[in-house]
Amino acid sequence: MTDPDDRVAAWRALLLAHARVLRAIEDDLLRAGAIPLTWYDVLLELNAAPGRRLRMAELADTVVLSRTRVSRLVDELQAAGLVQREPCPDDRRVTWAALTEDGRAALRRAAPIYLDSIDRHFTALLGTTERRTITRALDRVVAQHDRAARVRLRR
Amino acid sequence: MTDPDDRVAAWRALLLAHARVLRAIEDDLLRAGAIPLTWYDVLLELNAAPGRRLRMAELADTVVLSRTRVSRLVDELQAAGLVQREPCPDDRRVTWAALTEDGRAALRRAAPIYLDSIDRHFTALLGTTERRTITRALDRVVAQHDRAARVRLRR
DNA sequence: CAAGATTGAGTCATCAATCTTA
DNA sequence: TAAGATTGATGACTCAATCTTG
Repeated sequence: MTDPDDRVAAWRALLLAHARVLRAIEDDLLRAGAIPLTWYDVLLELNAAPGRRLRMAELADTVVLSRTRVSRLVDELQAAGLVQREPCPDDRRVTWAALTEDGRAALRRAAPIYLDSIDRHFTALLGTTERRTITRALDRVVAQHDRAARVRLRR
Repeated sequence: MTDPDDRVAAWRALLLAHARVLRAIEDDLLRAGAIPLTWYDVLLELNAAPGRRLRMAELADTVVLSRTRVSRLVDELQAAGLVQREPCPDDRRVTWAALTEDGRAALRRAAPIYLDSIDRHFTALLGTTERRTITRALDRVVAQHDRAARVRLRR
């Protein structure tokens, strides 16, 4: 509909692709009876972190959610026994969100479903070069935004 | 953090870029006192449509929102005088959402702000080749999903 | 007073049920 | 009976205010 060379085409494509793929993945997870995507993302980030734990604020930054939302999400995950809150001895203002053994197990169970879904609904639809270009370019976009946000804070 | 060649890197990058850029654009629009992004998207699609009007269901499909949400959005836009509901003579089940003159004016006012914001927060951060690759690849992803959805309906 | 985290209140968005017409 | 659209109930998410510690 729009001129493929115009200034918003790439952004529009990203917006639509995001909506379609996300919807497809969430439907998959629901059908498979797996944990919701937000839970998975939190567990994944915690698992990748040193000591398998992260401050609440750090967690909120890596995941695409507000700190408020992460606070509530960790409430749920803790109630489900997948995450534990732990006090930080160095600075008693911060609380760690730490992955439990049950949390690791839940992550291991969900991972194949999740990876397969991403593969089928997104990665498999891209060529190798396209995939690399997209990863590199969008990672750079994210980095620029994060850098800009840090500068904005400093003032 | 993750291996740049792994299967989820591209999807993860898209997810993060989407969140960062969308946030930045919405902040811009708010600061500029412009209409919200969802309003803009609706007006834009209506403006591009033949006769500057679309069925509610068609509108929901081009925009990344549910039919329910579009129904409520058109309520607001109609109250603001930017869109009008019109009955369809051929099929009295459908209602058209039609752009008003005020709606066109609002769109013309918002467009430069919106375009500039997309440019600064997204397009300008991409190389020409990257931009073309992303547009082409993601458009194809969207097309595949839409095709799959159509096939799913047919059964 | 600033930073980290949580809570209260309100908005955004969707699902299921409903109404109307084909 | 199904398709198009809207409404009611509910969940997802965020902003502003609050609490606690540095």
